[in-house]
Amino acid sequence: MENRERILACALDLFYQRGFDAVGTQEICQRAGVTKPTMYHYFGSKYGLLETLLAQELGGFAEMLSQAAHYRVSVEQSLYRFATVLLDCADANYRAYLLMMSLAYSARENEAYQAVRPYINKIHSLAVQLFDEAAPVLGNMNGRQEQFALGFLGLFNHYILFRGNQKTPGSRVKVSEETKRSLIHQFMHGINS
Amino acid sequence: MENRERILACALDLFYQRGFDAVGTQEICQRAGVTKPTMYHYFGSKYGLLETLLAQELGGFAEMLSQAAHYRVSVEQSLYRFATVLLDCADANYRAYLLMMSLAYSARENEAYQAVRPYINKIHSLAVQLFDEAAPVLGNMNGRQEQFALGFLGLFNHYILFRGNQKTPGSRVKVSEETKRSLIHQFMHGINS
DNA sequence: CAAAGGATATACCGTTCGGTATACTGTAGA
DNA sequence: TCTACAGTATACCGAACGGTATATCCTTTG
Repeated sequence: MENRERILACALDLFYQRGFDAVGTQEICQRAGVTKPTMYHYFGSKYGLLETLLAQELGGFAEMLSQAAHYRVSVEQSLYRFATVLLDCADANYRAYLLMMSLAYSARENEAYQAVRPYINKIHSLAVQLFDEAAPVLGNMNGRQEQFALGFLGLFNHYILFRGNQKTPGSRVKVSEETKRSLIHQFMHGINS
Repeated sequence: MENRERILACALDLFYQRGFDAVGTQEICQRAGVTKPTMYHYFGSKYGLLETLLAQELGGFAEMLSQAAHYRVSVEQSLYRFATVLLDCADANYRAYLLMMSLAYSARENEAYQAVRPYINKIHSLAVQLFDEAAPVLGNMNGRQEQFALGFLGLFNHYILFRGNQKTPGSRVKVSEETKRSLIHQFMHGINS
């Protein structure tokens, strides 16, 4: 029960750094200090390795998010709770989250994209659900829930993604409490303060 | 002067569909009806092919965008002009734009990411510049130009990206005039109508 | 016409790809 | 003690990878 975890850890490292297609199984195994049959014993295929990796790193994520995807008290508080879970998870497992995001934005016919699709769809549908529940309060949305969800996730994901790019590789990327509130305020009330 | 263009066209097709790393030079050449030395004669390397492709497809894009990245008349009109160029270019060359976006979101140490980096940085800095120029009108931004630019581009890019995913492969993806105005309104005034 | 040089093909390079047949461990249960 | 099985390694597979040495075409130019 040690090789298995080491393989997963090395795979996450390498996939995050250089991408799924750009990394070979040999390099993963070499860095993990095992041989290829060991990896294939546990995961069956390179794609299976990716699936297991995503399930392990992101499995609890969707669960936590689904609990936060309900309207409660006010729109602002609801969005704040949802965004908090989103950002906390992204912080807690930064590499896995960015791996997911990069795969989500990759070519649709790439097989690696298929692996993250369920997670992306889940997050998206939860965001839509939240706005659905907020519809009675927000007033005539006229089906703009989709657009709101897209905008909301786009704002935060884009922020997480590009903040990461600006930092030096080693530094821990953490979206501050102040930034979080500022982003939510921007989403809710626009840029005219 | 025909093989060269056909190679570029096939490369765009395949990179868009399956990603840079997942596509081999042999497949590109085969589909273009040429042999590998021909491709290497024109582009020198697989990476050189990508660079040439991006330069051809996105070269004029940054130029057009830079002309629109100035404050004029009002914030709303300025953002509208900027967004119009952004969306028109994304529409006019949908595959190239999504290729750029997917590479932009890919792993930072992937060599393909290096190829799109200048374009991404350019677009981002132009958006920041626009908000910089609007600072006197928008009031105390306190360095929030960065955040606004991120939010603006995040909203639109996310929208372009995920709209594309929902459509059937063949259908032309076009962000309508109405949607464009709605998105800008959302960005400027938030979700409280 | 001759020379030059861009464009293209044949055939091939060494390397790495994802994946596996086989056999050997070490340990747990009968 | 024998059996069974998960785990692991050696050695290997055919295919595809990115890239190239060499030679021939074809057009342009002197």
